Amino acid sequence: MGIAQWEPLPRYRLCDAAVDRIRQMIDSGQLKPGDRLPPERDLAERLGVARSSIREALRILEGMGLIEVRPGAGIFAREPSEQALREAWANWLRRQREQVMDLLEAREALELRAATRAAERISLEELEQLASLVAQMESYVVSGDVSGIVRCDRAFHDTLCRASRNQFIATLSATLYDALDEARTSVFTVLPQVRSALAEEHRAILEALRQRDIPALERAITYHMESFRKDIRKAVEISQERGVENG
Amino acid sequence: MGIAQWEPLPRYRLCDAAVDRIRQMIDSGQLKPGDRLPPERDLAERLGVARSSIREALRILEGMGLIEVRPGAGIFAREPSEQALREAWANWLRRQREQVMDLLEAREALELRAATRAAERISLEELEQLASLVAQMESYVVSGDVSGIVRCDRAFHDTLCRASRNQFIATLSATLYDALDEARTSVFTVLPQVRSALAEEHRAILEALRQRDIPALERAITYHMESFRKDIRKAVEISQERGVENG
DNA sequence: TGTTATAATTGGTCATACCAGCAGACCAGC
DNA sequence: GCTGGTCTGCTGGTATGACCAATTATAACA
Repeated sequence: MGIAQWEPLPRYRLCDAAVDRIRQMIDSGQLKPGDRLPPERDLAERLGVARSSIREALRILEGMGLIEVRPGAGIFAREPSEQALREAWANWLRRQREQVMDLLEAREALELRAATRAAERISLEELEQLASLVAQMESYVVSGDVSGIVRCDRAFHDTLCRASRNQFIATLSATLYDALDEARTSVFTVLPQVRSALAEEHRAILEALRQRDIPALERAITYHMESFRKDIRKAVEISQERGVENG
Repeated sequence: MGIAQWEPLPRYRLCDAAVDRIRQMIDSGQLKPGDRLPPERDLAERLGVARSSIREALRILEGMGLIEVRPGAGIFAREPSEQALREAWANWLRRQREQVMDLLEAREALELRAATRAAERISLEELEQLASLVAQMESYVVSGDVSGIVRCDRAFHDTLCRASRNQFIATLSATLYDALDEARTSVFTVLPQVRSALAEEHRAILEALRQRDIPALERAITYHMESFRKDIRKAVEISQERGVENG
């Protein structure tokens, strides 16, 4: 019987209680995605609290991604989405910037797995989609449209991960992709020559997927990630040199 | 130029603006963990908004795990923690229970990577620690202390992931481990015979780590995860049968 | 010096009021 | 028949001021 018994008593705020109640209704299926909740004033009256408490509860639920508030229209239960998850990750990563390499390693592990799964399960439509994304990226490389290249890159990885039919890995990978945004932008800006290499690497991944050649696929993904790693290091060096020159 | 231009215009609320401002102060280091923020009334006056708006902002920041509110004492910037991250995962998982297998696959990919990295970098102390955890688990298996087994299991995986020297993978794995808590409990409860198997699998992983034998390590981890998968399926079947009997 | 009573501070809650934007109904004009 | 304008009630967003309860700081006391 120990220590934990003397922790401070839980101090419920009304808004937390309201959060619990509403969350419970969502969990139990009484409120399905898209359903409209009663107006704030009604909620306040029904739960017997002031409107301000309800509003604070709504902010919390909003942060959890459980509801969507549309001014003038009402409050709606939300389609389960990865939004909140990504935000939480982004918050966590915000303070771990120096660990880009660690992050990349995690992403490599996940994407490797996603790719091998995708090789077993990918549909012809998805293969075509990937092919068109590669072609599109190649044209962007020619025209020098960086933002287009980035869009294609992201779409390629998204499609690939979704093809794994593992939504967790897809969500997680997408989150990590977001987290690497800054590094990616820096690489593309500082090292223009990587753009064409990127397209080639995507094409290699695509070909391996087409052949269902898993060893080749693993090589292609590993190479892709490794070259990104190298590029990041290079980009960091270069911007440091420039920093020295300018400072 | 396209489509994205016609998304709905952003609609700022004052509380969101306040969140941004305060978050910015935390990000930039002006507010360090443990620092006390001005009282709500001061914040309201300084930012030129009503106290109610500030309070809504505080609920959001609280949900993000960036601050801690102590009634009567004040508002404090919080030590960065994975708390919010885990909550976000828990929320996400709440509606995706059927995807336990997907989750397990993601964890397998990560832990595989963590283990191979750990094989290169693990210290003797950590190896000893793992050994003692395995021994401890074996004794718990004998005495039938389920909660002890679970503790050892968790500590084993934690130590292993930390030994990878990739904090990111370690955090991620720990989060996924938490997410599988329910399934794990169910397995241990419904299938008591898996307990000794678990200890053996851990010992196999430990031995492979000791020998720095990466192929054997990969086999051991894969086997460990695979047997957990099977056990979950079995546990689900059994509890469904019981459900049929009782219903 | 150490303890206790008291005051000030601070978050939690409530009530009320007003504004701005949405939704739907209704109507005129092409 | 469709478009666009207008009106109206509802809904969320914001502000204000008040009070409570718990914490903290302060002063008074033994």
